Amino acid sequence: MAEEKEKGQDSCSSEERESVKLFVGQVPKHMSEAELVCMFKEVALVDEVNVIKDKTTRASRGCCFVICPSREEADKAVNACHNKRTLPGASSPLQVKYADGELERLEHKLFVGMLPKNVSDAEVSSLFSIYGTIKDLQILRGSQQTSKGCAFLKYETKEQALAALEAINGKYKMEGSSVPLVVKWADTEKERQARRAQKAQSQASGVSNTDSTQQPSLFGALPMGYIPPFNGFSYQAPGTYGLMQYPLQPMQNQPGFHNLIPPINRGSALRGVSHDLPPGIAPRNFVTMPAGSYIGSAYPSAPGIQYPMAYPGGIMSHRPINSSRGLTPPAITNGRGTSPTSSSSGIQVEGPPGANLFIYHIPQEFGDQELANAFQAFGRVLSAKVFIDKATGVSKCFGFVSYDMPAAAQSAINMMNGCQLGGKKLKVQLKRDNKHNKPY
DNA sequence: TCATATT
Repeated sequence: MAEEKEKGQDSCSSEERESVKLFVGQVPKHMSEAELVCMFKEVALVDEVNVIKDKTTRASRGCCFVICPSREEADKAVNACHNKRTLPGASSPLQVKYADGELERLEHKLFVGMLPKNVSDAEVSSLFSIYGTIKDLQILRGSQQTSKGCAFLKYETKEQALAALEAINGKYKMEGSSVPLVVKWADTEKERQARRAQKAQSQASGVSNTDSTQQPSLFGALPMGYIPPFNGFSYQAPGTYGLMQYPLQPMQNQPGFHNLIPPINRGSALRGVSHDLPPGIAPRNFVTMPAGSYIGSAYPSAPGIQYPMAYPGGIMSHRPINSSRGLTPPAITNGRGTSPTSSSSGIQVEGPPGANLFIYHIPQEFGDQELANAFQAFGRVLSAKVFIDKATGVSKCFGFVSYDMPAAAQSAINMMNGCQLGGKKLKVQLKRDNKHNKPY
């Protein structure tokens, strides 16, 4: 590791030996790392394979990371495998892509903030060209082609990007501007998604910012964790007051700061930002949480939900739906006092053939537990899962329920299919089975 | 609209 870094200093381009991590999905859970190495070595150079395992059970989660020695080799693996072949036991073809953050890391992409509204491409480009070759420059513009005050920029190499970052961030004012530019590593896709989800949640939680368009402000466009220079104490900007800040534990505050810096050589960028802050205000000393995370927060009850009278057996229990988007851990009350379902243990259990249901048009506010409750009148529910959009935290309105016997599933179909719940009619069908009909 | 999972 350390030696690799040393080498990076003295030779010109680090491109060639930069290793690349791939994420691979649809990996049968029984496959070992050795078997996977073998398989991928047929198509590309591979340094290492790591199966991703459940933290507690150590069982494979059906996916792995593959480390390739270069981008070229990684691309070979992607091209040869992604969506190209289905491993025995998998339900769909292998998914092979760059792991989260890899692409951004490889692109040496920077975010530039605090640009003047009337800045031109040429101005930005000539400033940043001092530090290296710009591969791509994109100034974000609004309707009247006026700049939104920020830009994304890619350099040829990490060293160039880092040089620009360190030289310009917080230090350089563009002509006619009273504040210095902000330069940091661009967010990864994942960080962007996290921010989107956070925004969606703060809006959904009813802490109303009645008009979020009124103050689009820089903050909408700024990277997560960014604190504007020179006013670190008052950055609760309009548009963010659905969010609360909590100090972290003291232990995490002080000297161990570097522990909080994401891997992969982003350290100096973060430190660069923090230098500009008033003493004692380090960006990572705060964690931002949706206001709804408070226990006992009062959510408006979801409108328009009606449970039909024909509903079998007191299904929903008396418990009001517990927070809107699963922010609060479900307080599990199983209406019939049956033994715990696996949905509460987190492991997905599939029932015997013919005992598994696919359900569509599930009301948006239903979580796993509400789904289980709604279907428990027909038999022992082994598991119930509602699918949630990772980016928004919102239900995708479909899910699965598994029983221990086909008869239970059948009677659930009879009773629940077409049943009006919320605005729409439930669609309740047997789950498709990808398993046993595989061609030899 | 059929189990998509990022150590």
